[in-house]
Amino acid sequence: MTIEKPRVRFAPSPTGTLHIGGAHTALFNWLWARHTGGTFVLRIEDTDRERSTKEFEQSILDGMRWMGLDWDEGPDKEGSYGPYRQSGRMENYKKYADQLLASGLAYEQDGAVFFKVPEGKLITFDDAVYGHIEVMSEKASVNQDGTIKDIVIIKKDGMPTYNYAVVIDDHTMDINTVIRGEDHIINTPKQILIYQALGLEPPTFAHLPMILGKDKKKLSKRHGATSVFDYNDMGYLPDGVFNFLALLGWSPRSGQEIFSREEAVELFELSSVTKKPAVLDMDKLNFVNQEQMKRMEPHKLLGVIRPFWTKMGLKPETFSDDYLASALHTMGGRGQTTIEVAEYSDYFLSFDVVRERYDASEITEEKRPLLKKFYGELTEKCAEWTPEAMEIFTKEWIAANESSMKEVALPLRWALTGRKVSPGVFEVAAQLGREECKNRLNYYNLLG
RNA sequence: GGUCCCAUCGUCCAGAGGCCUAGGACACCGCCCUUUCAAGGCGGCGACACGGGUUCGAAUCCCGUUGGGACCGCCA
Repeated sequence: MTIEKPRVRFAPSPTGTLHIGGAHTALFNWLWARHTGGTFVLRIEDTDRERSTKEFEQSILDGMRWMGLDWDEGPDKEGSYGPYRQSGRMENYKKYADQLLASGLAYEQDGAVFFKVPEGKLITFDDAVYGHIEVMSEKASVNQDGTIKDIVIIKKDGMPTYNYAVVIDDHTMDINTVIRGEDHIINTPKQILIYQALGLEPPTFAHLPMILGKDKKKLSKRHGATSVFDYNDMGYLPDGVFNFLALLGWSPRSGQEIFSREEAVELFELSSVTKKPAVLDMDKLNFVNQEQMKRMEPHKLLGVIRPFWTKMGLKPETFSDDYLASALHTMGGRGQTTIEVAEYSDYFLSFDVVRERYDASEITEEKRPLLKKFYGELTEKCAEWTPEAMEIFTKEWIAANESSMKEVALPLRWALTGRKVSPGVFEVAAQLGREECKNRLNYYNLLG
């Protein structure tokens, strides 16, 4: 038996945007294709004429690109198995339906074509994740009252149904590995019945555990974000979402939890996917997202933070990229989302935001003379405007003037940033530059 | 109701009969560093759902119970 390279597919229906569950499925398909050197096919399942729209299709494609999931064949990238939209593959559905009709395994009724579900056949398959599964054919498709329900394969409007179209498409597109959500495990026997009726070999199935909300129910709009773009707006990086999603239902043998796309591709194994449904934990997403930002080169991070600064009303375009990247570097990993990073670093781009926060009562009048003296000397006499030099200068000064680091550094942070929390105050001062520091201190009458 | 699936800390994962007095991560709590923490370091809390087997030995295998999930559309 020859081992053929996997041809996998992600087959969304354009009746909504790419949500987290879909992104998870797409991600695992992509990971497996890239890990094995196989092919990743994107197929649009637009047989629902009522609800499918071009806009949704576009947003799904955009969502996948945002996640960094590229496909080898798809609606916008024709390969030798096209078309890549089901609406363009009607002859296939007709051809195989005719074959079923001719062999008496299907029949027409009320303008639709039904596949006759046989009785007494044991349907089995070996799921790459869930293992051996078997169901009796008469249980594969039933009515609410438990009686056998023949499967509609061609709807009255002439369009194929899901369970039928997948079979025909997966077969005609040479898909040999079907990776999809666990909610489809129950559909698999029906599909296998159709494969068998047509005398076709079913592909390997690999079902992925569901992603549940905090309430342990299947993810839905109730759980907040739907589209992956909502995650972007909430401050999450593609790398963060990618990394986080990869950890739902899978983990590398090494136990490594923070990894790049390349590392994930290298480490991924379908055989180590878990079966238990996973609850989506935003705390963990926050953590992973933060770790991914920490690993980003500052100029690259700048690219994702910039729009958030702009959205806050700041004007990053008035600063050089080097200054801004350096400011982000100074932040030292503070902030879990791009929104937080943008907010926590606002004082590097504007003194106005500092003035809005500044509360004069924080600096008592008795302390003012001492502070004025110190800040005046620091800004004039500290030879080099670097964190190291400032720290040495300050330590010597407080020793000579019987003051303390706390006494002088806290008000300095307050005047410079309008915040009680920030990176090391001398690093902030160095980043702001000597002149800007003098301006801010002078504004508050803190320069002697 | 029926069918299918699942079952280790609150959450995500390790664990494929002895290495487990069950390991890591997030969260939480505490301590330390320090000019502050939203950064960094250290530590703590915390789970094999239950009951039967099998075995010298079970978190790991089998059965049952319970719990949870998914699906039962001419939606996908």
